Amino acid sequence: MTEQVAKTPRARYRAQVCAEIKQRAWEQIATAGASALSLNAIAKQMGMSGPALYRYFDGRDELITDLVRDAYRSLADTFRAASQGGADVTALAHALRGWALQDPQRYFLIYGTPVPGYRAPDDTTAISSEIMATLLDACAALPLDGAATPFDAHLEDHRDWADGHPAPPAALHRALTFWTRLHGVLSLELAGHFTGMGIDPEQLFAAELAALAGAPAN
Amino acid sequence: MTEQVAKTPRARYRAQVCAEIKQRAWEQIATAGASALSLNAIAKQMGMSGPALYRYFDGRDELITDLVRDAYRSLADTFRAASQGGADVTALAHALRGWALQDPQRYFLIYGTPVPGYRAPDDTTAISSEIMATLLDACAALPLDGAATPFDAHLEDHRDWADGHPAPPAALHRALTFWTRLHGVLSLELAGHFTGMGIDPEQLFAAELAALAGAPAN
DNA sequence: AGCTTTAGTGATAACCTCTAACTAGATCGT
DNA sequence: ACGATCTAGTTAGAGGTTATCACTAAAGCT
Repeated sequence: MTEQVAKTPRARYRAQVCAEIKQRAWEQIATAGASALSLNAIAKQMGMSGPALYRYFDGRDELITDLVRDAYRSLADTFRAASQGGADVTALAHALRGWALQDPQRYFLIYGTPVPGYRAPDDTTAISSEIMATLLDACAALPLDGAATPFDAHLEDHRDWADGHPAPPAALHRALTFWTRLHGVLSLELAGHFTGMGIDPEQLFAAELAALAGAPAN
Repeated sequence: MTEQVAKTPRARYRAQVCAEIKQRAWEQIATAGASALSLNAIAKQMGMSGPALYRYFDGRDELITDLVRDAYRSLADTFRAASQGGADVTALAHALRGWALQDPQRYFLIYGTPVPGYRAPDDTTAISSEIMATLLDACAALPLDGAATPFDAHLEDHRDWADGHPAPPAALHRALTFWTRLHGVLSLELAGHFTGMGIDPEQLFAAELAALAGAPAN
């Protein structure tokens, strides 16, 4: 017999409706941003009226939280797929950029402007450290021969976030700069801050990546 | 006689009310984010009811646009002040970080998640290029002796955004990486992505700044 | 003094989130 | 198979928002 993904037909129906709600939410977010997400509009699109959605999500915040979780999951899966066949820093970088360009608002849902009161659910930090782990693997595989910086010394004492990964401090440093530098270029590109400047964001991204994967003394 | 900042008493009153609206808006943004800005709440706080604010701003978007403009202006002034007495890249960096930490939501108003439909007013690009000009001055003062990268070659052909600044391509490159790298660290710090990791964002910022101001081959 | 301009009002429409009470139908236990 | 239960969906409504309209009252100008 086939593996039952959802035991009862009711649960099956429920899961399907849940998925359709999320799909419409993603479409709405992609075109108008997360702040314009409207439960009412989603319900109307699905042919049911208003408060019916509260059977599936406890409210707008709950739905967005779920989307944030899915976004983290999607990024983690993309990273995992990109690191198949050898953890390579440039493969991860291109996977990251492709994933971000595929749906900019999804990227901003994770790395964009935080709403002051909001706190991400705890399980996202677990996924986030999964992402960091594959990044650390790739950075540990790089040749690291530069002189230790003061920040490397700081990392020696504060490596709890690496979650037991045996990479040397220089690799931790490299992972952090990988994250911050590529995010720097990507977020400005996605926000449109390079449009009208005439430069090609992809080449700037490539230049930063080359600096990251190349000479260690940066 | 003193220079009349506002000719008629009516204009004077209007300017004052306008300023108070903006001030309340900033308070509201600082505590709850720009998406939670409520014209109604501002009006209630000021003792007048609802639609009165439409005498001063054409609507919510118009008000936010004005705040964005003020934010750009404030950053440009901060940069200008920091570059008094010699254009120094580290002085600019510290000025930037101080300005960002002073009001994170103001930073995000400029560099945060963009709302898909919105286009910044044209005069902000003028202020933005003023900011870029002081940054270019500081970067041109750095010793630049690294080998030309492919991206430097690209910049040779796409230097219109430098607005006639005579800096060599390597300096343009440095200015761009100054912008993207520090924004990368800063935005992640302000968004709280380092909290719980145990590392000190200031030291990471300092490390990136050292790389920027130091060895050119990064 | 009288006319014009302007600040602020209340009413209203059209949205939004979210709660409460209720109905109709599917599922489950016996 | 039938009755109890559980659930998806409904309408009604409270309270919030942006924004427009028509109106009043006061200030300024000639």
